[in-house]
Amino acid sequence: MENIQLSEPHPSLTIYNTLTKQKEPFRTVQPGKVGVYLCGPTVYDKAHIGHMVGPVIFDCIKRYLTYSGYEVTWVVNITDVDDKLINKANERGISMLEVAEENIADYNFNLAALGVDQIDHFPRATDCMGDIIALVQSLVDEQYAYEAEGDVFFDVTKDGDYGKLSNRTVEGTHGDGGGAAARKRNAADFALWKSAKPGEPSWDSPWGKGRPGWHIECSAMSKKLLGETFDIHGGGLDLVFPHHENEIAQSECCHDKPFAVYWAHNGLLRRDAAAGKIGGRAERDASEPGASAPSEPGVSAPSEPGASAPGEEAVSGKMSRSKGAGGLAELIERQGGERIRFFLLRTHYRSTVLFSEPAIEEAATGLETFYRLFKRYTRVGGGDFYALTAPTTRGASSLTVGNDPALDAAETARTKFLAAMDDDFNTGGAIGELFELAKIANKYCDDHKLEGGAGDAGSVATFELLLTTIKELANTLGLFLQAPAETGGAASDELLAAAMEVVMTLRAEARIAKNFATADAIRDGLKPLGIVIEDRPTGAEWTGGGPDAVDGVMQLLIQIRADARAAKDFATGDAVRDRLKEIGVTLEDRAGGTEWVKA
RNA sequence: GGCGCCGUAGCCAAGUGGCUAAGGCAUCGGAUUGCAAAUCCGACAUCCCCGGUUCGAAUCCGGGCGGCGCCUCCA
Repeated sequence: MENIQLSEPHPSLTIYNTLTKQKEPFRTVQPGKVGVYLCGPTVYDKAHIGHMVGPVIFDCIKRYLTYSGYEVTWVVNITDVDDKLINKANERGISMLEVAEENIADYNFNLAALGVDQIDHFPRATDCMGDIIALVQSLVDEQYAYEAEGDVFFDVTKDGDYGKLSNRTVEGTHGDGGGAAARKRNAADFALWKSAKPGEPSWDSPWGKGRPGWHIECSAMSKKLLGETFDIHGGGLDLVFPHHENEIAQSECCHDKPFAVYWAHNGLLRRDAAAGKIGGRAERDASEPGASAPSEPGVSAPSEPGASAPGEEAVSGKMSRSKGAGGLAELIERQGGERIRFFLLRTHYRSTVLFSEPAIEEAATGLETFYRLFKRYTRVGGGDFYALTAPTTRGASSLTVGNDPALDAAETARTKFLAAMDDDFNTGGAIGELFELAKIANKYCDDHKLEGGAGDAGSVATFELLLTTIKELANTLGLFLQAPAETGGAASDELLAAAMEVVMTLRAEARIAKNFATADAIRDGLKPLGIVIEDRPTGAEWTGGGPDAVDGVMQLLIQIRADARAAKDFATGDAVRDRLKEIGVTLEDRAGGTEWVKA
């Protein structure tokens, strides 16, 4: 096989290569340019969260490489021809294309919500038939593949390197050959082209009507968009064999050149320690009868907290089959994309991640630290964190070392952040440094009493520099690019109702106490928000109020509390705060006023 | 059976030969606050077990135990 001359290594960046099973200095096929190919989804169903791991980490990889001065082209393929798509189309009485379109739309929505916007090309198998057929033909011509009754198979015995990625031998792959076994020369041979059964979608080819095998599309698309040898090929760890092994076999036999230089595989998501990967066999087979009768009501019965509820377990397997495959859009609706992205990036991309919604919420608690700091920045200087201009390329630090201990500390954290990212994109370690920077900024703000307009211009500028550094680094992770979307309409309606209940209770109490000034102030205060109060013999009722009214109601409550506190009526003031807490809203008193936060 | 990965505090998680083992969540002290919230300061780890290599090991090697993946569609 022809040897490829790679560029000089990057001075500090290393990347783990599944092919060599070690971290390697980063070199490129073409100086300054990087071609990245990530195996995307087979769009026969809605995406689940496991489908987002690769896109999120590769989105970071592209951002970080770009930041490091490379020109990156990133391709994610869409498999829109496949048995499962055909089956789904038949079940639902619609075309394969319609199934694909629906799920591609879902996939794109999910990517956008998680901030994955760096993908340059989104090739679909059905748009690349000419390239696929040409590649298969070339393999047949070179005797690496053979035709059998309209099918075309790759002959693994013709590839001396077969198995090098997944570290196996042709003998070691003891598959049964699948349904097409009879036509294969060797059980490990795999289909490049599948003949069409009656009624199936098909394309004309030199071997008759048919469609491509799964693996060949990636070889064809990567060649078309990135060339015969490109830099980084990614995908889930579960794709190493047979998918990526077969891609290598096809492409390297066809071109007599290395296919991809680095193979980067992300770890898989699991529901809990004892479960398989999300969307994995255990979940798919959950409808099998006699699936599981967990835990004998036995002697030792350790009674672990989570180990109980076997009945629920048995049901949840089934649920995940019908609901679990989809549900990502709903999860995003509940949690918000940035929290999910943050959750995924806390762990190194090659690790297994135990996914659960409480785990996302725990991670999100940490995210709030940053959001609060950004609000604090606004209070200090009136600026918007998201509008700050931060460096987009990796250069000398803008932190002027030596002027202030805070800047020195920030410079140290920045250096550690970059070192972590240089070390095989260690986003978890990098995020730790982001927290360090947040602490430095908060402390600086405390020490220099910047809130309440007491800070001198120089201190405010230093504070801003600290925030700019957070933005510079976080943006390479695709975090804090824009303010997180507000909670959805339904959620804000609920919040409005809950807040109004607090208001109405307060007002009723004021009226009982003959404190009509307060009661009337509440009613007058609500009017501009479009909320009308009517006192009836059975009690007061309220109507109106749109999504924008929530903040107004909160402001009113904050005002009521402020008035009560000014009048030393701490009972009322505390009652407001405590009742809001019951509906998940916390009040935060600061130099510049009180703010409300929905948990 | 074959090929791999993993086991760090109550939980999550960096670190993979050498300063006090990052960081987050939770908890407990302190500063601050009318009381809170937020913020800051502080507390909180015999690095799964046993052996070996080494001046020195969470980190390397060997052996256990436990968990997971792939070998069949999969991110």
